[in-house]
Amino acid sequence: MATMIGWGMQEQGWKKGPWTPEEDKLLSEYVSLYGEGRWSSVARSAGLNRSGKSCRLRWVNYLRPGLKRGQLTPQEEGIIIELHAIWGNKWSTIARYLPGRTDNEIKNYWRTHFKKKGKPSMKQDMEKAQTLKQNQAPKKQEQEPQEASMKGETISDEDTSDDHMRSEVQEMMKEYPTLEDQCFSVMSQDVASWLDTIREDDFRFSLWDLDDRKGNMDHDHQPTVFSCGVDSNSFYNNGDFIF
DNA sequence: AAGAGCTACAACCGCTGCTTC
DNA sequence: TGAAGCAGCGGTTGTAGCTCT
Repeated sequence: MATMIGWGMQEQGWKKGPWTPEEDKLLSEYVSLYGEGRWSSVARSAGLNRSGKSCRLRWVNYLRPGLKRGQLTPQEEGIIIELHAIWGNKWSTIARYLPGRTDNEIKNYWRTHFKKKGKPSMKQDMEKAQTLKQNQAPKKQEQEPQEASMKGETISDEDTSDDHMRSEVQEMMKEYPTLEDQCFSVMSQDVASWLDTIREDDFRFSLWDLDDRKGNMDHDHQPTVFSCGVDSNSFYNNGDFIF
């Protein structure tokens, strides 16, 4: 029995602690050859003395191709704030809308940037998202002094309480029970500002593409390619994106 | 220059839900 | 149908590096 305490120690024979470049290489080579999944067998077959869980985490958060490194952009921050207002701490769900970013990264970012200042209210979430968007799309500001809720309603100062926002979201959840529906709702209300906010490349590989690029659409919550004809923008038509 | 405090990030843990048998 | 195993998720912790005093 090798139960020990602390990183770098072993429990039940598995190594813990920071990964070495050699381990990374072994894992990358194995996954590139045999693909993801069956993590417990990966650990054995790749000659890694790591748990399947650890292998999966290392791959997903660090080794997987296409991961972005470095600071999140203001656009990404805005998306995180807005989606957090909808889904709360559903980091993996939020991460699906930020290609190249992992749930762990987003979770860490949220903790260090927002949580430390005290749990931000939903109102604050929305306000900050709003501010970010307005800063990045100043031309819209004159036309739309303040976007209201995600339902596009005008709300008074009194109505911008957390309770109001929560009930708004709850209503939206009823009305739009699935991820696709919710996103469609948000995007329908706000698509112009999103398009202003998100760079074309980011956009192209974000909301409509995601994991589907790998043909990996086996998750119920996975966003599908929305055939949404948002009239004012007509950014998607017959399978082609129009910008 | 050195120690304290802070920040960012990597990694682990425990739980939950799904799949397989 | 239920038990076991596995994958995924969210919460938490450890640590290295940076900044401040």
